[in-house]
Formats: sequence, structure tokens, C-alpha cells
Amino acid sequence: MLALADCNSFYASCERVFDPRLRDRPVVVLSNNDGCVVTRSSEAKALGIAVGVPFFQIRDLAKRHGIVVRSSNYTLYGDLSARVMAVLGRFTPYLEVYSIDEAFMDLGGMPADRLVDYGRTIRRTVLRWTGIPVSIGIGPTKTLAKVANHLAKNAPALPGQSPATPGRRLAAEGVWSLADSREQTAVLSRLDVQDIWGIGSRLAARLKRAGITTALQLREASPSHVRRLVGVVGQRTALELGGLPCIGMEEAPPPAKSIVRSRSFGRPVERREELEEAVATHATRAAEKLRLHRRVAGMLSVFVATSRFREKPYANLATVPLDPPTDDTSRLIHAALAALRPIFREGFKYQKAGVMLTGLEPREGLTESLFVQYGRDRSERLMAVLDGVNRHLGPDTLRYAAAGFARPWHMRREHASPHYTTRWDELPNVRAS
DNA sequence: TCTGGGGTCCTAGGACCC
DNA sequence: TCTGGGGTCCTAGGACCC
Repeated sequence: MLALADCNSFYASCERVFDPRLRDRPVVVLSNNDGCVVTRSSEAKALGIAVGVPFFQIRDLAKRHGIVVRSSNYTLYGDLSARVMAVLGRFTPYLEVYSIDEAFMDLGGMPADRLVDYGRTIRRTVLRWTGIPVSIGIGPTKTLAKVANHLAKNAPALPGQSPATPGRRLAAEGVWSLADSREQTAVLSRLDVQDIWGIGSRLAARLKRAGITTALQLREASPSHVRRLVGVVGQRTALELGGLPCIGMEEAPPPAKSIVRSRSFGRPVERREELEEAVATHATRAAEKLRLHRRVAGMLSVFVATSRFREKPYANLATVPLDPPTDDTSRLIHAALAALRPIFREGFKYQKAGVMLTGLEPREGLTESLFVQYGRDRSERLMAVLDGVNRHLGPDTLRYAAAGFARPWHMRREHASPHYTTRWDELPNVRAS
């Protein structure tokens, strides 16, 4: 049996941990640049606010209903996520951290009648120790655990309804088990294919055109039909719905295959120099992440784009090889500026730029070049000093001038909460009265 | 005025190898 | 008249996830 633990409205819940005034109030958290709603509390959901909606479209609504608005604070969310995962890890020998707010847990051969109780204990402990509410779905495969989690989250407490199944009775407490195969069938017959993990809008539309509208119909369809319709990925999903595990647990995250760093600008950028600064900044951040993973990159791409909501659109991407592969910030900045040159065009209002590193390989065991003298030892020592200084004295204490200083294009973050748990001068104050 | 960021996997076709 | 078989690697596009 597997459990999927998923934090409820994770970013909004993080904001509430250190600001209790936000409890029971509608809260929305915005994407970078304060662009779109990425998370909303159940109270905000009840007001009809959808995830993904541009903030400017709901600004008036937010004001009218006293909705609390926050810019995203990924430093805080990342830190609280690590705490939640640490607590979950105490309840299972195998924890797979699937995303910032979700983890799969191996429950081994635990008897079916103990699963829900165990889930409630996990839930209670995480809430007590971290302040974050989680929902727990239990099933024999990842896909069924996802379905169960969906029920644990979405099934409201149904007052007056007789507790036909143990699952329904406990839904209000945030735990749902789909260990029982009869209940699986009943639940899948009511589940829209669109709501299955792994079936997005395109595949759902394709399935519905073929007359498959419920999860049960997908589970029961002939394997060759499913294979033709939605490929091997969809077929795995169908088998998982039938209780056959096709997606294994991954205990250690596989090494990264690519690293992307990009941002929308706080205001349109037109000048070449500003775009160069932004691209150099992204190259710097990507290089830091690369070294954190102890990898080197074999290729670097730069992309730029104007807003897709304005006329006169332009977007382009250029890739340059890095020979030999490297993790050196100055070489990556050079490569990024070289890649930008052919794709920069005068007369456009750029809205976004980014750097992508691919062809990643482990830093150890890198084949030395026969022909190029590039001072690897020197570069390694320099990067070690750079990272060491910035770790101890703060990000960007040492930096390349190419990345700029004023950074007028920087993203907007007008509703940011403090770094409660990662900066000494922003620790929360507690007063007894 | 204002519309996010960072990933993975699969597939088909082309180029190339022995 | 007749022209093999078995493979890998790379890329672009499409799909998905949170």
C-alpha cells in the first residue's frame, strides 16, 4: 500500500503559519511578478477564484471581500516543505518527495483496517509539528493513491448523509483509503477521466471522443485500444487504475538533466544592455544551481520573448555548445551573451528572458580536453571562493559586473511576507500579553 | 497597466554506424 | 530482374506534472 500526503493550499497555509490573523480568511498567493493566482485557500475558492487567473482581473473582487494577497515567498515555502517532509519521513521507510507539497509513502503490508487510523496519526502529527494541514490518500498504486487524495480533499463533510463507507465517514478528517477493490470500482465509476493523474486536457478530450468518459471505463477498456488512443503513458495509467503498479517509487531523486532559470520582467525591456544584464543574472543563478548539483553543462541556450498578449510578438532561442563542459560562472555568462547576440532585435518590448543548461554530466570524471588549456584548477578554486563568500555573507556579495547592479527590470513583489525562518532579522516576534 | 516557472517522458523521423 | 538487417543518437514537438 502507498499513501500520498499532499499539503492543503500549501503556499496559503505557509503564510498562515506565521500570521494567525489569516486563519479563516480568504488568502491568495500570486506567481512571480504578482502575475497570476497560483494558490488559494478554500475560502478564496468559495468566492469563485480559480487557480491561474491573472491577478488584475480579480483585484476589485479581492478588495471587496477583504481577500489577503501575498506575493510568493519560495524561500519560506521551501523551508516549511523540508520540515513537512522530515515529519512524513518518520512514518515510512521509503519516502518519495514528489513535489514541494507532496510525497508518496510506502506503507508496506499494513493491514487494511489500520490504514485510515495510521493516516490520521500522520496528519495530526504534521499539523501539530509544522502547522501545515495535509490530506492523505491511500491505495495500492500511485494513481489510486492520487484518486484517494482527491477524495480526501474534495469530498466535503456531508451532514446527514449516512456513512455508507468508512472512507466517506472519514473524509472530513482529510484521510481516504481506497484499499478495498469494491470501493475502487464505485469511486472510479463516478470519476471523470479529466480528473485522473496523468490525463490532461488533450488526452481527456481524445478519450471522450472515443466514448471513454469515466475512470472506470478507462480501466475496463481493451489494452490495445487504450494503447492506440493515448500511448504507452496512458496505458500505464489505465493499468494503475486496475491496481497494477506501473510507476515505481523513487527513493533518491535522479540527477537533473536540465536546469532552467527565467523570469518575466517587472516592466517591458527594450534596451540591449538591460537584456544582457538580465541574461547574465540568469546565467549566474543557473551556474550556482549547477555547482550545487555537482554537475557541468555541455550546452547553454538563451531565450527571449515579448508578451504573448500584445501585438508584434517575437520569441527566439539560441543554443551554444560549451566545449569543454563547465560550471564556471564567467564562462556561462560569456556563452549566454554570445547566444543572445544573434537573437536580439531592436524595437521590441521584451517581457521575459531565460537561460537553459542542458547536456549535464557529473563534474567528477569529466574528460580532460587534449587541446584546450582552460585552467580548470583555477576556475574550481575561484568558484569555491565565490560560493563560500556568498553563502556566508549573503547572496550576490561577490558578483560579476555583467549581471548589473540597479536591475530596473527586476520582478514585482509588492505583497511579500518576511523570510520568517531563514533570516535572523526577519524572525517572527512573539509577545505574551 | 497588469497574464509564472521549472521540469520529465514519449514519439517519429533523420542521420549515421557496422 | 535483382539492392539487408539491426541498431544508436539526436532533435523537435507534444503531452503531462506541480
